Amino acid sequence: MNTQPTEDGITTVTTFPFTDVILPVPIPQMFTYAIPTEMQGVLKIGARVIVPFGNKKILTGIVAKFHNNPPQNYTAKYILELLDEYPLVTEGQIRLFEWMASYYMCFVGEVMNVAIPSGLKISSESTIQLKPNFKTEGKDLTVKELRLIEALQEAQSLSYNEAANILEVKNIYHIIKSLINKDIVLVFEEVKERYQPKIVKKIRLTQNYISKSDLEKLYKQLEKYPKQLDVILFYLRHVPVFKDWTLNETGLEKSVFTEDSTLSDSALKTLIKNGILEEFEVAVSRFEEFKPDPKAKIILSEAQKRAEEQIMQYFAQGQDIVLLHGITGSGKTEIYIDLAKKVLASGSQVLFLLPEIALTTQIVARLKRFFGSQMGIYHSKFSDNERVEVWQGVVSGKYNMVVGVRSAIFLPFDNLGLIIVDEEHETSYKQQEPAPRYNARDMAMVIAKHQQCKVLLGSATPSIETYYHAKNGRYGLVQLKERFGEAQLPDIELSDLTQERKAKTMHGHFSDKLFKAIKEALERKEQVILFQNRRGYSPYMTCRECTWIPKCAHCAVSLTYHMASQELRCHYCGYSITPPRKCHVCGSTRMETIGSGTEKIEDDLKLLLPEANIQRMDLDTTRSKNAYQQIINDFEKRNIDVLVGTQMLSKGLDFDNVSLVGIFDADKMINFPDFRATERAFQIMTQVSGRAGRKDKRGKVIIQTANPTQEVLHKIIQNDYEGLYLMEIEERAYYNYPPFSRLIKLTIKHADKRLSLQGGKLLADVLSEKLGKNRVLGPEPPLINRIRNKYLHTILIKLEREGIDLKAIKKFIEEKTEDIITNPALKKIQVVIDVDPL
DNA sequence: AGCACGCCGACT
DNA sequence: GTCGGCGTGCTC
Repeated sequence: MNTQPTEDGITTVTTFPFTDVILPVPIPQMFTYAIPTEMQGVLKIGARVIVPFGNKKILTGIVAKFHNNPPQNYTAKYILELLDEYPLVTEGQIRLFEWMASYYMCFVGEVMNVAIPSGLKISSESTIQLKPNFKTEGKDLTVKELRLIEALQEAQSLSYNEAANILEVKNIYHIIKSLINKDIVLVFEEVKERYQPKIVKKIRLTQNYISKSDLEKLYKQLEKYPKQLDVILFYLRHVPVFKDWTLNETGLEKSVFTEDSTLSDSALKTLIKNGILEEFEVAVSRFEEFKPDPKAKIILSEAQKRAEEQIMQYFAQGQDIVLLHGITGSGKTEIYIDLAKKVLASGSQVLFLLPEIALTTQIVARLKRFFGSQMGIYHSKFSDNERVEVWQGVVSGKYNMVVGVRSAIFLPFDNLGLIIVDEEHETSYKQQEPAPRYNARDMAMVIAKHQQCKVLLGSATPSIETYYHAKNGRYGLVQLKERFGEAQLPDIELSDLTQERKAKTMHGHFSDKLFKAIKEALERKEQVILFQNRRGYSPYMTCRECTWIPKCAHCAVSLTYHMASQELRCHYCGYSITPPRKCHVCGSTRMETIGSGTEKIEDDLKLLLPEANIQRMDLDTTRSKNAYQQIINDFEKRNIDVLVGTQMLSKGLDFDNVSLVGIFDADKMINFPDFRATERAFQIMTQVSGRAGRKDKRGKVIIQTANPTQEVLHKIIQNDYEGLYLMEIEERAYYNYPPFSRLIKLTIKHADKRLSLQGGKLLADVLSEKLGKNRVLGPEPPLINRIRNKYLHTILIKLEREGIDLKAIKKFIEEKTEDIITNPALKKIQVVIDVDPL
């Protein structure tokens, strides 16, 4: 036997007859397959395999376990195909998948589904096609059947879903079945395309023309054909074959020829036809090769050096997690880069996590200068092919370092030395939909434990939980309290809206104080950022006569008015209507918009300052691929005077000419009904304020508020994170919120409001029976109690951090949830489980 | 999640 | 009658 048990007893190479495979389906168990003899000893844990599933489907699975136990109630099917001789998933990752499934209360298949780029998952889909030489004569065909035949004649083949969409029916099976019986269509399994390498067409000289004498002969030969000679000379200029004939091997990209308009395409074609040049194809990386810039140097300030030394000291002492609390502009990134370099030099891998909005070209370009193309980039805007290449690059060792968003934690590292989690407090590290609802920051720490690597959490405004753990010694704590260089913290002032409204000095949504400051900044040729954390023109429309408000047809929210697109749109489900001219209740035409979003701020300011160049940056203006970068470029080039935006502009951006930041609607953020609202308000306002003033100029921030006495505002002004923390932690302790407890949120969804409540009550009852009433809160309708036509109720489970069997409790919750879901009286009720909700 | 099957009301 | 909606069960 050639089995090789590893230290934990799991066997990597085997002659076992059975294997348990993870499949990307939402079903609790793994699936047992029989291993065909030719795969014995070859199949490894973590390898992808193709297996039959269900009636005729095929799916990609991952080999998770080997064993000797023949299934009791069924005969195992055989694995169809082995995709990887060398596993694309590490054994450690499989354990991680299982850990995640259990911790976040979901199925391993769901973890696999989000972890693996879909380019690495092959699956089949039932597809229908017309039978060759099918006959319709003498057959009774329904209208729908005829329509489907017509559609098939046009499209060749259709998936069940496509067919159902075309016919506008929910149930396509009857129709298909009937057509099969009538001998008109056939069903086959179409395997969905997998990863396609990028192919580049290249040109080179054929074997006959690479020696010097051959070339001279060629010149002569082409004397009469100047166009062809041009092409050859062009090639030789780029590829000096006469100096080194081996250069010919790699040739020159065909596009280089075709893009040069002085060259004749037909001459190139003739040369190929005559066997002088040849065309060939190579698979290339989708990522440009990038050499580190030798001039890129990190010069740390004294404060930064001290911070880095402290971090390394913690690590050396066995403290594996350190929080770097550095105020905005203190130069945390330099410390990250320096540490990453050290870790890479020691031969280990580095993972650098950033929230989505911070992973901008600004920071990527900067990192590239230091790390070149040994650094991979993993971003949600990347195509699936690109993701596959990063994945493969990590397996092959091409990438020792990856900068990426949340999902980069799934990359198959096997030798991580350091994980950096920048902007540790960011909520975008938490996945909301679909399951697993994991937090990448927390997962980083779990991965680190598995791989004995270090974690550096960084933030100017750490989450209360993280700071608590750092203060209590669970994590190391390093403070960086001065700004880098001569830069000063901005001067933050409040502008009292109540007072200005009374004095009637407001200019629409702009206080006189803010308006004057904007004008002055523009006169000094400085730039301004205005922050309004709400997109659209105004959050709702209303009738002045009867106060009717247009609401979403599917959700319990008012519709947001978007002026540019002239529609009222739901920000939860996307439903939209054209703004009504008349009130639907009283018929009055006095419809008006209330409140302001980015669009209105932009619009109002354009009226107030017609000569200023104002641009907006939010989800609506950055939807297209390059729009975001375009706006940033324009702003950097100072083609834009005022940038109005949502939190999108609060992170990862450095501008050196912004002297003023204005913040709207601070009160909305502070008073949002959530126990983390104060923390969030502090974080976001501090982050946005950090955009003001760089280098020698001290920036100014003006926060508009109707209530300037609110304590959190003064913490922001004084940049007093510690004060905020003390304020918040006391409240958390009093109400037993995290970090003093663990939360699990259950959301019950049902189209029937009564059943939603009933299911919630039932579930809360059985849960509190065992867990106790003080641990189970709800069910309660959330702030927005209907989304996409489903009524929601939430149950919040509060568990203490110590002295409980968390696993057993989760299992109990899972069981009871399952009971509710399968309860026939509750008719397909849904329950979403969110562990550590944000 | 798909996919298949089978039951049942409401239409030509 | 049978078309199409809907509920239910299974996947190694």
